[in-house]
Parts: sequence; C-alpha cells; structure tokens
Amino acid sequence: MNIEKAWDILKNKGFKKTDKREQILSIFSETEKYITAKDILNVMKKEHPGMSYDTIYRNLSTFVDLGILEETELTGEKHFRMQCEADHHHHHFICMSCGNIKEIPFCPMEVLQNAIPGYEIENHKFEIYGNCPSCH
Amino acid sequence: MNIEKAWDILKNKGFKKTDKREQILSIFSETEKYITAKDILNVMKKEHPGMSYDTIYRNLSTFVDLGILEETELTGEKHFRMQCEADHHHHHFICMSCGNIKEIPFCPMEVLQNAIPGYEIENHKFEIYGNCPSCH
DNA sequence: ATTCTAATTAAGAATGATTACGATTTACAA
DNA sequence: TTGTAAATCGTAATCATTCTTAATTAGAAT
Repeated sequence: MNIEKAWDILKNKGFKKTDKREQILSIFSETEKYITAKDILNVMKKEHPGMSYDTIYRNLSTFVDLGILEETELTGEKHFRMQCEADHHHHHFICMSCGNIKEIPFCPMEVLQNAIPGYEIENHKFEIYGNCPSCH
Repeated sequence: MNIEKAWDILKNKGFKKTDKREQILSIFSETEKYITAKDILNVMKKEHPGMSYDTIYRNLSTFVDLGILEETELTGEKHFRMQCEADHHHHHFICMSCGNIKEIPFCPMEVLQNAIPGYEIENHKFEIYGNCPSCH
C-alpha cells in the first residue's frame, strides 16, 4: 500500500482530501513499524499544535475499515501500520526491541483447517515476538 | 489445573488462603471460557457487595505469574482462564458466540523456527476465532 | 488461646487509552 | 461564489486498569 493507492480508495468511497489525512498517511508511508495513535500525535503536533486525538483515532479507524492500515494489539495499546501489498496472505515477526517487522512467508491456517472440522473459522491471529538479528 | 493444585502452588510460594482467592479460583474451575475481571466482580459482589477491583486484578496477576491462569487480550480487554493441564504445548480455538474454547492439537512454531533463521523468538500468539459447531 | 506481623483487602482516587460531543471550520460540488 | 455535508477542534466522558492509604486478617510465634 502506498499513499496514491490509499487516496484512490478514499476518493472512491467519497472521503475528502484533507491535510490531516495526508500527513497521517505520509507518516505511515515512512515506516515499516507498528505505531500508536500517540506516536502520530507527537509528530503532527509540531506542525499543528491544536491537533485533536479525535481526528487521529477517527481516521485510523476509517483507514483500517478501508483496508489501508492493519491493526494489532501490543502491550495493551492499538498499533497500526500500512497494509502489506503482498499478494499472498502472510504474518509478521515483530521485534520487541527496535519495532521492525519481518514477513513470515507462511500461514498455519491451511494445515489447521483440517484439524478442527465443523469449526467455522472467521479470523485468526498469528504473531511472533522477539529480537531481530540486529537487536540480538 | 484444579483448585487443589492451585492451592499447592500458592501455599508453596507463601501466599495466604483467603476467601476471595478461594472464590476466584472456584469461579474459574466452573468454566472453560475466557472471562474478564468484570465478569468475576459481577459474580462476587452478590456475596461481597464491597468487593474491590483491586483485589481481583491483584490476584489475577498473581495467578498468571504462578502459572495458575492463562491470559489473553480479546477485543481490548484482558481475559483469563485456568491454565490447561495438557502435557503438550497447544493453542485454542475461541468461539466468539458462546465463548467456549477448543484445544488445537498443534503448534506452528516448530515449522516456523526454520523459516526465519537469526530471529530470536521469545513469544508467540496463535489464536483462532470463529463459531463452534453448536453456534453455527 | 492470645498476640504479633506481614500479607491482604477495601474504598476510592488516579492514570492512560480511547471515544463522544457540540461548536466551528473546510472541501468540494453545484 | 455559495451551500452543505464532512471533517476537525477542544474538551469532556468513558472504560479498563493501577495506585494509595488505612483497616482488616491469616497464620506464625508466644
């Protein structure tokens, strides 16, 4: 996902182009890491001192709904990052030291499906936490 | 895990036997589901109207530390249940309708370890959400 | 059995993330 | 340019969780 593609989606759904949305998307496009609403506020309040949390949370929620961002819960806080472009479904290793992520080129769900017949799987979470090679 | 075994652990570590702990453990022993601190308060305040949240959270935290309970984050809230007896490491299918859980007799980590060499895995979360056969 | 002491609890205030709301401003279509 | 719904601001409310202090209690020591 990149900024242009995000705007395509937003425009297509009738959302307006605003400075705030532009800047939020720009922040996400510059990092691979999962970041929080507070992280975003800290960057944005430099330029817009009167920045409202409401604006950030509302837009993050919109972006997740539209598939522009992906969301996960880490240590009690919601974290967000740009939705991966990858054509194949995959998961992430998350470095708890530097925050960088690594794509895990495999998903256990295919194997699983057969293991619990009769159970209707709607969602799953598969995340691996630890230290990446550079944070060893 | 059962109540007797939990008390063995608690006694062994020098924790005292109190009515509140007895009742909290009893609530967990009567369900397979993941429940919240509020769920516990709702049950306990019938007998102990002046029940404090602090007592619940403090004990839940102790129980998790001692391996009596296991904890997970569902829809923004901490949920707890008795630690499984199972001799083998495993994961859970969680029914989002009735809350019942089913043991998944397999863990993808063995396969994964080889897929990302150099990455030090400290923890992982593998949970499957959906509807169980009876909630179809 | 009584006393002592550290562990435990009660009661409510504090915190921190997130959401809600009325008033104001803005994007953009007509 | 103007009208209007959408977006934002500023702040208050909410919700789960943690903290604080004083009072109570379990279990050990006497």
